[in-house]
Amino acid sequence: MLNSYSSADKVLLAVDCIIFGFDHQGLKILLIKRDFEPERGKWSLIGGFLKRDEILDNAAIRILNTYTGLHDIYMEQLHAYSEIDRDPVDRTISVSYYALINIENHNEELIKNYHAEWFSIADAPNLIFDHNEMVQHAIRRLRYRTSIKPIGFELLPEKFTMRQLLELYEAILSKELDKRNFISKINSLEILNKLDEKDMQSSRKGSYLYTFNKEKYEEKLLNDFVLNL
Amino acid sequence: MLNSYSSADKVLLAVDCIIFGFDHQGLKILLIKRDFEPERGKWSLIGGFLKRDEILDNAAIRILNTYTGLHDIYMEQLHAYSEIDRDPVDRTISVSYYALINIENHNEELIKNYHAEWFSIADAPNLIFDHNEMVQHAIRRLRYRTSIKPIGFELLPEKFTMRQLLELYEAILSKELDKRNFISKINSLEILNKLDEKDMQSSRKGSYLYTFNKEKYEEKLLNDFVLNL
DNA sequence: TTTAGTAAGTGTAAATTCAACATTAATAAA
DNA sequence: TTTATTAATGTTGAATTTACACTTACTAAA
Repeated sequence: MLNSYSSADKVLLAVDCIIFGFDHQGLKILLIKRDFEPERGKWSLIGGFLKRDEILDNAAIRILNTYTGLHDIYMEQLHAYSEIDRDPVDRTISVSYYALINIENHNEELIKNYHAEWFSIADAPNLIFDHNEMVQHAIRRLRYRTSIKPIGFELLPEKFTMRQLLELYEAILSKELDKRNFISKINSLEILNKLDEKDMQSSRKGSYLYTFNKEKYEEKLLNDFVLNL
Repeated sequence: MLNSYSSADKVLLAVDCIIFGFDHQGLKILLIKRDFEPERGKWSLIGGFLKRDEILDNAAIRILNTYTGLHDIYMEQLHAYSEIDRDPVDRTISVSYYALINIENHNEELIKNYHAEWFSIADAPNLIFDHNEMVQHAIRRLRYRTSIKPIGFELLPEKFTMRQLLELYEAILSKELDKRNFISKINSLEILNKLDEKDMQSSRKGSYLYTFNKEKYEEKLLNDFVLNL
């Protein structure tokens, strides 16, 4: 019968998180070296099981917090993966989430305890189960989202330079962008605050620092603007 | 422990399908009046439970087939819904899929047996559980997809007029489109075959019929073209 | 057979957006 | 004070998008 509630078909639900970070070397993801079975010693996404009294979004948040100590992070559900033998131990369906975090903010301590490490997208190791596929999927989605609305600010420190922002977008989209065109597009969105302060690390001249203006951004979002980079 | 496989937290996984169709009256969805508990007598999406030996995509296909008799239909996974009490009988996570079908092709018999009916998007009844939310979500996604690549052909009969195509897009995007601009954009994609045949229903003059050229379309898709309507 | 009516079919010009490109400005270090 | 280094800035041509209205082809009715 199509609509019977049968406990015979109950399954485990896992949540796996693709955690993106960004630094001078480009776009990175956070992976752990598993010190538990199955696949002990291999690399995987961070993940865990959904609890009976928990919704998926919260499970994702809990897992992210467990491994990084972070709160209030932008996460988005991606996809449910359900191949029969994707997990060799028990039938497990996994729902993936991706998160964008400022790589400077995570808790070093926790990362170390869990044998977690940041890897550049380009040279990440092979992952267990279908986690490679999840990562590819997440990268596609991130590119996509980025071309529609400017998420990605989550990946930068609070104050950032135009160059940092440009490099972030170049890393996400994995293509070069014209500096002048990029800056004028970003400026035309009017979602940044230009500070009086300069960052003197990068040059003699120094470059102005900006912050992200969340109110203006939220306002714009309602009108569904498109960022054509 | 974060990573233990505990059967205590196993849950039921449901699949719910948002089935879109299109006719002269606009965009429609297929709903059933439940003759089973819970919520007997109320309207809902068609759905069912994932079986232990089945992947989600196949469950969605199976469910669609059960209610419509159709095969080989474009379906896309949408989202996993996991509110604790979304289903009052047992903890159930539902993964939604949406499908586009040609409203003429479905099996009348089956539809009748299952008390299924087509409803215009605008005046669909209130649905059980979180199904209203699922529908809204699916409409957003459909609009979105449509603006990127021309799905939507699935919703038309094999031979169709430019006017029908235009009206389909207007229904999906729920805005008026300029006839001449629309036609020239569609033509520039070169994915239609213009037939010698005319449809004489709509006017004295008659309007040319077209078919969708699947090969050319697949070819184009590789280049990720954008349809800017 | 002529006429009237209806939707189909078609093109152009203005406005906007996009893409390409190079020079000057500010500063710290030598 | 000179030098070296990166930041900051604007313009022009090309491409795309939008707005817009008349003629054509045909059928049905007179």
